[in-house]
Amino acid sequence: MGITRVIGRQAERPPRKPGSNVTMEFKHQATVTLAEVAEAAGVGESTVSRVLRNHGSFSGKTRERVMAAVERLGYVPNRIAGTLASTGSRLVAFVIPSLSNIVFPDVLRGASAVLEENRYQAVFSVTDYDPGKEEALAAAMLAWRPAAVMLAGYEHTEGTVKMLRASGCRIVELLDLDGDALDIAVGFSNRAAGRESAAFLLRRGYRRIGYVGHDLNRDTRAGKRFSSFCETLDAHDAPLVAREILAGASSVENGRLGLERLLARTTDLDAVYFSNDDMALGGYFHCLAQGIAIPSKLAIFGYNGLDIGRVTPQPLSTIRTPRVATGQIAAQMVVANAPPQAVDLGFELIEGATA
Amino acid sequence: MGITRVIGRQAERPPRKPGSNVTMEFKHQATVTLAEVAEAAGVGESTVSRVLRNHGSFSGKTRERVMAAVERLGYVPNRIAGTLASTGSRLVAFVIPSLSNIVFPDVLRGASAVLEENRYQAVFSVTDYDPGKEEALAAAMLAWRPAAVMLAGYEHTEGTVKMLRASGCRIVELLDLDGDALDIAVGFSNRAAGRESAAFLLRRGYRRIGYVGHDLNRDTRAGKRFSSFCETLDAHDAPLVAREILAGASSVENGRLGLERLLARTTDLDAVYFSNDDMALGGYFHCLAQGIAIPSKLAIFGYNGLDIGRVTPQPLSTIRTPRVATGQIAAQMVVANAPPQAVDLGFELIEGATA
DNA sequence: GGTTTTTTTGGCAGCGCTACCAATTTGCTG
DNA sequence: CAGCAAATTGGTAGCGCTGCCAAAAAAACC
Repeated sequence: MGITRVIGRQAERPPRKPGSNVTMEFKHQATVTLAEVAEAAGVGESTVSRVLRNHGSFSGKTRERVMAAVERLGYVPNRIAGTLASTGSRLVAFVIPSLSNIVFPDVLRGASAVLEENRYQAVFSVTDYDPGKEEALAAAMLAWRPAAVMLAGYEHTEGTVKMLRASGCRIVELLDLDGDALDIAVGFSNRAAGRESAAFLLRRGYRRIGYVGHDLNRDTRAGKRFSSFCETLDAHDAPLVAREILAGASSVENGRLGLERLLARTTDLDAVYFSNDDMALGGYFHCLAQGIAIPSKLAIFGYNGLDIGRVTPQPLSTIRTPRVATGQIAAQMVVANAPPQAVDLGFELIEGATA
Repeated sequence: MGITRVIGRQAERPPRKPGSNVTMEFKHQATVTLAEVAEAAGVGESTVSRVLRNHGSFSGKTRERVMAAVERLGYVPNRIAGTLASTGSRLVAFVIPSLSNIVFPDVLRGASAVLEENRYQAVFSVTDYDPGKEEALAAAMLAWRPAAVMLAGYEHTEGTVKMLRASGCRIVELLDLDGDALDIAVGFSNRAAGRESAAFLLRRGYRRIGYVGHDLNRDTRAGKRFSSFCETLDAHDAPLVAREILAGASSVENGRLGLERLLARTTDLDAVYFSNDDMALGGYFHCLAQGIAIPSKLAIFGYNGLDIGRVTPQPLSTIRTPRVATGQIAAQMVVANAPPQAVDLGFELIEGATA
């Protein structure tokens, strides 16, 4: 199983014919400016600007002449200059914890579609779930004077909050509603998700429940789910029996490993709650491999509602979160300059077949 | 299985206390400028600029005074203005086909880490595998005068190529080496991957081989793998027996569905090549669910080497591609302003247990 | 035809910063 | 302490565009 060979690496290609990149020494070769277009079209600069932005008034005749000149010279407007000259940019900054966790690409995907339609531009950076890094990256983002900054959740350093507040740009906190929004928040309640997950398992009659999770200090949303999950169990006199928390990010491998360890220590569990679907799939595979009957011998419950969980031989019992919609709504609110508010998109409990 | 309830959606929260967003009417409230910092520190503007960029010479004393003023006023440099004034920006533009296919988040992840270290900023947009959209989005990105534009593969419209060439910024083509690079290319050969996959299956003794894929016209890299896969089979007198190509993007669900359809039509296959691991996992799950023995009754081979494929009860036989490394190397080359070249990162064949 | 309106236009002052250059200060040497 | 080199510093002209205002042209009206 899994012996590996490195193949397919060929010799490096020779540098390409030099002709095409002699000018590459200089940053922006022969950049055509608006002034040149104006000159070529025989009109004033502001006229060109108006035509290109389709803003203000101008005759059809001049429009054609300007467009012809633009075409002929291959003019590409400089939005750096445009943004500086005008008020407010059309940049939206995303400061996200990770790109490995599919949650964030999903949010970006939803947002990006809306932003592109509205001629906004998305910029992003990745914090690795590190609040200090979030602060540094948020600062770097603000330097681009974005129209909005989108962040994950409510847990930010004091410095981050102060900086964002002072910036005057819109602040959007995503995927969490358990706390006070700085400005706009779009998502759902992780506490509610944890609670509903526990209630579901209890309803199904499971009483000896364990947990397999990843680093909760970093992923505070997973932490919120877990704590309200436990509270709900406690409230029903079926406290959590055992937990296994792995360092590092969530992954299928960690889920498998976590369940293996948990079962090695605790033999009489009847259900396990995982910090998310990646982890849960790992647990599911572990059971398949070990011949542990699901859900009769052990039930499995995840979080996120990934597509893959619907196609496994037994569909995964989980909670589906509106990740793409979160991105879409957030972007729409920024574009529309909506008033400060928290928007709850809710989530769905998928009963599946593993619990 | 899979009954679903919508829960967790609460009433919308009321707008927040107005005090904090009265100033929100104006775009950038009370923006502190470099001139104000200079004033406050009692030095010239250029001195502040030098200190902040740590460029040119200045005494330790002035450094302190400037930094104190920066701190006191909460100054955030305006990179829009900075970029306009200086030559060359520190923006890198990504024009990627998709965020659903984990390949691209992986590339972004690798690149983003390197770019952040070097104080570059990543901006992106998503083409949905549409060359026309790629052209439009590339044009939009060029308006930000990025230091480099990163694209997937070699297939671009004439207009895109012309525009990129004229822009004078670096052009990086990712994840494909089967063609001529415009400037820099980083990735591996998809043709080689298709060839090696076929060779592996033939070596293992499979002769009645089928294919399940997704829309190949859009994902040209998958198309290249498939065509060289078929060529290799032909060269060994074991031509492809059947194929099932699904419209739309690759997904686990489509993989399952594709294999189901393929097997309904063709009963005597001994192996199936999938367009990627997502599809292959779908096929794998189908076999698990249907009790089709793997690999004795049917072998499965994928592409990408996703982590999840290593944790399934039987590790997936596939080819692992260096996606994160592709992003890293690409970013490094841009940062270092490397000469035009094609860098082949190769790939690994993972024998796994499904073929 | 002469006005009054309305529509189109061009000029130009910045947006906030960097790059260049010249002026100033500091440090050394003999 | 003069005399010169080196290290610091400030002034200022743009970067390419937009926003404002006034001028010019076209349209509408009496």
